[in-house]
Amino acid sequence: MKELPKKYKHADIEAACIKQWDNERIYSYNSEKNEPPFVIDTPPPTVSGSLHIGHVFSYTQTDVIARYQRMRGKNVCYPMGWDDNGLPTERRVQQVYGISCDPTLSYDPHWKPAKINPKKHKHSTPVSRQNFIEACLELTHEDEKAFEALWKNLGLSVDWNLTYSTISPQCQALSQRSFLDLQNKGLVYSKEAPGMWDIDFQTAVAQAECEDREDAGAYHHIHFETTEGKKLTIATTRPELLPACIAVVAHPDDERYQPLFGKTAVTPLFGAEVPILPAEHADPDKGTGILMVCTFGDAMDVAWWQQSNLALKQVLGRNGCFQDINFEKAPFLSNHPTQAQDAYDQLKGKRCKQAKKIIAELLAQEGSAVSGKGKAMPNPPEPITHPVKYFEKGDSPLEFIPTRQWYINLLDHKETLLKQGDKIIWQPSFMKNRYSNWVEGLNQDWCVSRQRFFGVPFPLWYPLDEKGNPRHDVPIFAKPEQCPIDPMTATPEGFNESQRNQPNGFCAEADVMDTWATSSLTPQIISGWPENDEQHQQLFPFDLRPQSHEIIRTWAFYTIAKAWFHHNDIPWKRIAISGWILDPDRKKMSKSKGNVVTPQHLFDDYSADAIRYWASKARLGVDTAFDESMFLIGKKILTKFFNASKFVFMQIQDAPKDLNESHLTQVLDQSFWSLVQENMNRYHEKFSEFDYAGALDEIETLFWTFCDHYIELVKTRAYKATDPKQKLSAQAGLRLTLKILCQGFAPFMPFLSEQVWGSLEEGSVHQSQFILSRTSSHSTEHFKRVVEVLTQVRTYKSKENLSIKVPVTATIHCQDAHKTILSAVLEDLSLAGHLTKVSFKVADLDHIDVKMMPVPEG
RNA sequence: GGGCGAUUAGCUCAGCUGGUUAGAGCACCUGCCUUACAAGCAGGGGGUCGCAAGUUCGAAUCUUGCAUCGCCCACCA
Repeated sequence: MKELPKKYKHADIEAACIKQWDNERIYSYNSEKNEPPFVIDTPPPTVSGSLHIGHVFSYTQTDVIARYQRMRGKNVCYPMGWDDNGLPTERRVQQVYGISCDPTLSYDPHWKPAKINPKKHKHSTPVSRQNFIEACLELTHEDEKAFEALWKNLGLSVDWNLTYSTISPQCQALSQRSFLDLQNKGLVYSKEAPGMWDIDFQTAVAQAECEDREDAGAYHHIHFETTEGKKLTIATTRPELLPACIAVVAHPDDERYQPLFGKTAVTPLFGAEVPILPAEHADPDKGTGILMVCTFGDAMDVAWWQQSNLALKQVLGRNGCFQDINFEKAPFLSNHPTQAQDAYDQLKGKRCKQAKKIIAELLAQEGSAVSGKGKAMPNPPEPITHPVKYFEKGDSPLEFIPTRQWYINLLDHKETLLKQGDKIIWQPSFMKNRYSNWVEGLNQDWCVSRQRFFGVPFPLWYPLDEKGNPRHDVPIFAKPEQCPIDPMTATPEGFNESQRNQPNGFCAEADVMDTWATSSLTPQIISGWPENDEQHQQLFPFDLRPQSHEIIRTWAFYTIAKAWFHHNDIPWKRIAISGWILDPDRKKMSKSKGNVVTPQHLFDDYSADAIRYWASKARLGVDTAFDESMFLIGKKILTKFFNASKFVFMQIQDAPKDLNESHLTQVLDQSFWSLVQENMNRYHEKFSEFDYAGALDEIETLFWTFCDHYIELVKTRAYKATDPKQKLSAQAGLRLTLKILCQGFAPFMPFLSEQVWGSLEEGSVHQSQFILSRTSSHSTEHFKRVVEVLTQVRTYKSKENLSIKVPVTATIHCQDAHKTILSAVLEDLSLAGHLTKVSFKVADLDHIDVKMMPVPEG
């Protein structure tokens, strides 16, 4: 056992604890143990930069639960993962090293990534795919070391032997085997179709990764004419897509346009003849009620095109620029190819924003109308703001561009996935609505392919026909036992490497999987599926998934979907949704807003325990504004706990070490001990509902009662009493309660609790077990009555401006029953110097009334 | 447009399976160097629980409507 230091210095305590916990492997999970497991599906933080106070907040809440469960005798399996595959990492690597990936380059084994100054370094250096991946690995490795150090400083009770990284060979193998399993079950398919496409990253994105942003736009009112010369005016926000117009539609019930249905309209500038058709989705009240359908202006265009059998007029390239088109060679694009080419050449190579401006100018020119008389757009565009779809990590609006992608079938399983959500306990329960809402609103299957580099490759190839074109209809899948496999370097069975990219040979699928395709398997990464089926059966479904609410539609949803597809089971029994940290202006903290608070200086100034105290005060799902004064409160309580502990040690230093409940012979000590039990029972009740904040309230209340009242009442007896029984009883009360407080505080303030515990007992408090449902035959009444009198004595002294130590005489008016209780214990008050010469008067009162006066001098 | 949450003391938040004078911390005021702690301790002031109806013997708590703030989803010509 170690003595407490003279002063509370959190840095010393933390350093010592981190070392001790590491050395003694206090938090290791042992699959051989018989205790019931408690398995946590820890969120793997995205490794792209640094952690901020919001991470500290939510991870603390999980750790508090983990520590509690461990002290309840559970075999806690608490891993840590790093989500290092995917776009955020690529983007950061591009910025930090000033490079970009050019897959056509060959590997340079001598190249080493070097950090650059982004202000001086304007152009990025292209490197090969393998060099790029190596740069990603190097940077993420560096970040992960920093993350681990921070988590250890925070005191997360993670088993660091259970660390994974989503780009590791093991995770890649799992991710690929998951894909092959889904393929085997008929749940995946590839399809060439218009899908959401980010023109900057040049990759497909999934529905879950899109967000709407309010953007400035403008209605352009453009005159079309029918082949019979009748005019009609359409309204559009995307005039640049005029060359891609395939039809004009209006609502079938719209009487204004009913006569036009079946007729043919001619587009201005491009002279394309397009049908005028009825369409349910046209809103008569919006714009002019009649609109052009393009390939593709929005999701509605896509849906309508798919059922229309009309030709595709793809004008936008994958880079978001108007691609080269020869109107002579594509007669369906225009009936007046020369005129169309003239107009189109001005758009060629431009992005939508510029093209929009150019086409608006062209349409506003005299003679731009179809008939050649007047302007096709006589009025200037009418500015509006409207929601536009973006990739959540992107900077340009998404386009719908036809590409071949791999999909996982979700739409056929919506009902089942909804039901799976019902089987999970959501905390707080209203968060389940977010999930149900999302599942009900799903309108696309999960697009899992990404045209990127730092990710898990698809384990497949395509045979090439005699012309060297890939046969996408008959992909060659790798065998599960071959995973992890990179089809860019591995050769499919039945071929040899010389046939790569040759006619009648094969080619690799170059895409990588969506990062969520791997992240959605975090439970399986830990459980060891599919290799370690025994462990998987033991751990699955997990006990707890902690996460934040903005990724319910991605991480939670995909994890639930995969667990259903692979195991017909839920991934975890409970999901705990943490709130957000808001800045003092109540705005969400995020890197893009630049209002992020990094935690290290807070650790130095206030201690890890103080930060944890602050995080533990917030209930699940409740957003919390960042307020530095809260850390000060934590620090104050820690100092108080340290001082109180030191004082208790002074009081009990001459007592035997084996003090136990049988030494509690005095009525006040017995009564207080009962109060401790009542408090702890509530503490455990709260924790059993994962209400750690409520549990903290309980232990804190107990702590303050202990300091303000119990210690005050027994300290004199503990060191002055002549009767050894009386003295031992006080000492036992102090020691036993301090132990309970150490345990009760341990999940929240693990460092100081460990330090204090180390002065009382052998071993770590974090491996100690709570003793539940202690029952006490003693009433708490005695203690409560004494506190009542004590408070009145203090009030009296305060009002009379008397020092606390001035003794007073008191006459106590109370019921006879209370008199019996009080007289048995008032000695404590007298001993503590609060009262002398107590006399009683029996009165018919429902409370205790104390009349006091100072002891006359002399 | 659909859904969810919040609204309680100057501030941050508990309380909400209906039940005595609505709680805590911070801030504020008064006093106290008391043999753990002055970064401390004791005491005190401060709230018609967002608004309006309803159910009830009784509503911060349940129902309905409204307002304000925030979030999720949908719409996207």
